[in-house]
Amino acid sequence: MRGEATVLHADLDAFYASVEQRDAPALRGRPVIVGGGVVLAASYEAKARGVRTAMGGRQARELCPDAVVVPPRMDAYSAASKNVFAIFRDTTPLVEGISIDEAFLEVGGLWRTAGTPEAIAVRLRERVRAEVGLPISVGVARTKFLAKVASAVSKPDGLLIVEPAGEQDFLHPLPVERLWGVGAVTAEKLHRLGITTVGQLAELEASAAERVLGRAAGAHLHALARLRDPRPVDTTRRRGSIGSQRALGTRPRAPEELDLFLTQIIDRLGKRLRERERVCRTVVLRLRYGDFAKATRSRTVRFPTDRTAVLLGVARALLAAAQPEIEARGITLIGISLSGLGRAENVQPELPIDWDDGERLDSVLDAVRDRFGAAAVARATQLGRDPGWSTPVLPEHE
DNA sequence: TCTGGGGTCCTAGGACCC
DNA sequence: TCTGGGGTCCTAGGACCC
Repeated sequence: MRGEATVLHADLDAFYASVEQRDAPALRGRPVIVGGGVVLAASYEAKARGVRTAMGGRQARELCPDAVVVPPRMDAYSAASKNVFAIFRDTTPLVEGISIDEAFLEVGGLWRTAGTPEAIAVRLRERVRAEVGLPISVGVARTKFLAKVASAVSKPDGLLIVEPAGEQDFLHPLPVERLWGVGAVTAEKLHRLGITTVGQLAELEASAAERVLGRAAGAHLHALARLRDPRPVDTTRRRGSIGSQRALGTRPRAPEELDLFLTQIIDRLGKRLRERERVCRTVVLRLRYGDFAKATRSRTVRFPTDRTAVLLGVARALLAAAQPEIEARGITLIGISLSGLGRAENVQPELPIDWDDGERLDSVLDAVRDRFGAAAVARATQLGRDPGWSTPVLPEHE
């Protein structure tokens, strides 16, 4: 084993529920459930009674009738998250955010100024408790994966350091479900082979793991089981997609009603794109039918955009195409996800063409190019100034 | 288990190009 | 006329995570 344990995985405990208990002293020490129809978060008092995240609200109340159920306050969680991440970044510049409530921190190289990784982790936990009022668990190890497992094992409100010499003794007895990337389906596949612990997976040949689990997942999980995880803490990661969705219940929905939901969702996403100065190329319509089977329908436009009218035009075209299927099967969820995100600075903010539909824009520009050539398209759209975007727009041989 | 909302990554087939 | 391999992009689906 090479290297030292310099990666921290910091993970807030029962995050939403802890914020509620922090803000309402009457909730402290009591079982708290955040969410209504579905459990978004449960305090440790509620978890002790069997309540789990993503559990149906009714079942949760049966398990824990005296729980206090509170609606989510996303703004409060978002503000708390910002405060905690400020402490992360004050600890080290090398922070990789994973979600609203967890991050990796690389603290190698801080020894002279901040002390050992353990000392840094102890201080980090104290600061989050004192300055934000929340419990946080920290795992420290040589790799991101081991640090993540360590923080999970240490919960609640814990600190666990896995020294390089002790990695195998720590990891191999754990159930395969502890591996990051093993869910219900993968666990079942492994169980059928008689594999229940990480150590048993590590004994397998890599090729056998790939046969059973697929090439990428098999190789990845097998490497993790053998203590190999070369991924460095990556501070440059950016969102690849943004989305919004709405559950609809089971009653029938008229097309006009679906169009209204779609418009609201697109409006929200368009604002988020522009706030973050991003543009997108692919619009994905997410559907869940009456039988709860899921489907996606997507369309990629040639020109990155953040215009609500364009996004809505594309989304409406996708929904219209799916309408017969929806009428036949019913619909219980509608959503949109925008992917192929890029920086808005690479695109001129206002296109001098009046358009309300991404498909129409593409066909207009195709017609312009056929008639007047590629240079005219570049002029007409004011695109093409940035080489990154001009490449797909203007084929070289034209 | 009668079911949220926000994401990531991988697979696989077809179109298209060289 | 038939045949080969490799690469990229798009679409759809699926597993998984918090």
